[in-house]
Amino acid sequence: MSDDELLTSGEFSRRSRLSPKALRLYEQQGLLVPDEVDAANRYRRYRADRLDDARLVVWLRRLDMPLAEVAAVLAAPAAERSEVVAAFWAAAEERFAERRHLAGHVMDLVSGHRGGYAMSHTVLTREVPEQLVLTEQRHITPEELPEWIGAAMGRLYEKAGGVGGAAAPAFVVYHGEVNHESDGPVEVCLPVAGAAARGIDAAMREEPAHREAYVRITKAQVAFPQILSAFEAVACWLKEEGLTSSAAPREVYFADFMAAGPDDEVCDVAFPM
Amino acid sequence: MSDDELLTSGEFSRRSRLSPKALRLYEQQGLLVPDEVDAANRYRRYRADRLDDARLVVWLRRLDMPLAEVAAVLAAPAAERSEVVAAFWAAAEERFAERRHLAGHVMDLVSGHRGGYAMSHTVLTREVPEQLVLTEQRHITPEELPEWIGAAMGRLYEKAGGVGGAAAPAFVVYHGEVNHESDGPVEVCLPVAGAAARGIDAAMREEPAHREAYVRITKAQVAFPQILSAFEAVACWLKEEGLTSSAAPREVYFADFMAAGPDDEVCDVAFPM
DNA sequence: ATGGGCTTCGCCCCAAGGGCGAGGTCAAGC
DNA sequence: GCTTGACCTCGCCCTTGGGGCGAAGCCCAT
Repeated sequence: MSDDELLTSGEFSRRSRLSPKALRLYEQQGLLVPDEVDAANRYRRYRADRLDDARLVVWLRRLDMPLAEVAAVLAAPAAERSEVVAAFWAAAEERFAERRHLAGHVMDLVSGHRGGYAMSHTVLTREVPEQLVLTEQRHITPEELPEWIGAAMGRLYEKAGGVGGAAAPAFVVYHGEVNHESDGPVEVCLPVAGAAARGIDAAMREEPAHREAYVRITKAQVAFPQILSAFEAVACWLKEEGLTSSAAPREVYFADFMAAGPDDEVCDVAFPM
Repeated sequence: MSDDELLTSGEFSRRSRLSPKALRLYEQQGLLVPDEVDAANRYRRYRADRLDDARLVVWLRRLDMPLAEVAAVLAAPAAERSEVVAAFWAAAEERFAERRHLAGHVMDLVSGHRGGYAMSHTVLTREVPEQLVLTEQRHITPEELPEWIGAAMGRLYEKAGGVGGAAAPAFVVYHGEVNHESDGPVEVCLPVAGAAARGIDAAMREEPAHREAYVRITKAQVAFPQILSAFEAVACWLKEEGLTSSAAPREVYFADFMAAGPDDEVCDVAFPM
């Protein structure tokens, strides 16, 4: 049990169940540094009491912890190690929960083969009157988009509560290219009754009256990138009719998005013309 | 909306949100093959109705589905796609559950810093009488080991039920090197009362009486590779005492492993001497 | 001194692309 | 007709965490 007994790399490898190759890698990464390296030979030797660390590495790698984080665990004092591991695992759980969410979505998608390009979107048109809208605008990446829209709508509805509530469904205007990297500015708008709203402390603008072409889609079809096919359907229809878009395309959310099921219609994808 | 409209690779890339690099890779892998390749140019063109497939690939890759499996999904008729995806996701859930199990284990390990090399195992000795044992033996890899031991013990306990039940705790003998790749034969033994057992249809042998040195470990310490430190402790003790092992080392399971908590003592690691 | 086993190093490989640079191409403006 | 900018392809090297193979060098026992 003498701790200062030096093991050859092979012995250490067998007893830790780490491959010699892995041990060499870990030395390179500063993770498990041998306690002695023969200057002539480059033969490495490890003290037997490093076996504990080595075996911990085996466990952590089985959890797919990156080597850099494993190194951090080994470097931490024993008392803090469990916190580091717990934090890593909590993050892993979170990532997996997100993936699970996605998976449900994908299974919906493929099982119903809804929302595809081949799907026949029915394009309708309607008149939209002039509206006074509370507004919030941002440059944003596609990943953050859904969350931000939800949050921004929450804020606008709250402000609207003080002036008589929403006068019409909220909508999201894509000033940047939708097909493109989508970091072009995105604007969330909530129509309010004009009379009460004057003088409230909130960004506000007039949305001009217009005619718009739109398709109605379900909650399942709202997600990226499937929603692009709805935009395409309307854009195609405009082209076939020889019409042009007069303003940025938008999504009109006329139903309670949170409460809707995947097959409930929640949104119109609309192009002013 | 004409399906035969050919898009340039860049257009297809933007509208599917797949990078040009990814599209080239997918062509190479036979996953998304362009509908036309200019022989002189090598310029690729895709039909617009392949956008659906491309967008599905985006989703599946977000789930970390390997490209080969993505290809299988695309190749499957639409009706079977959801089954393939569901099967993939079920497998992913299973893998994660296993990882979660491991994680709990590791957190136990680091928080209590139990089971390490530095831990003071108390080595004791005892006399073991001659025993008649039901036995089952196999070559096996470390990964399959725990499961197989559980299953083999179940079978032996069932057989023992017919001849008066177990006469002593079951044990597992490692005829191969424990440190080594552990595919050396492993034997599960269950002692039974001699009188009733003659003539039963089961592999059986006499385990000779011996004296053995052992350390007692908890359920948490049973797992690989921590358990190796228990083996080492006993081997070290034998060496220090100037004794030698007379037979293969073993684990004696004297408690209900399934019902035990991580800190309950369940097992003796023993070396006959 | 010689064989067998142990170690080291170096190179190539995996997935699934990202990044960069060189060079060929296309369409539009002049 | 020419140039310019945008677009496209290809090729090389990079990532993570090693596995596999082969050439050398090294250690120990006979």
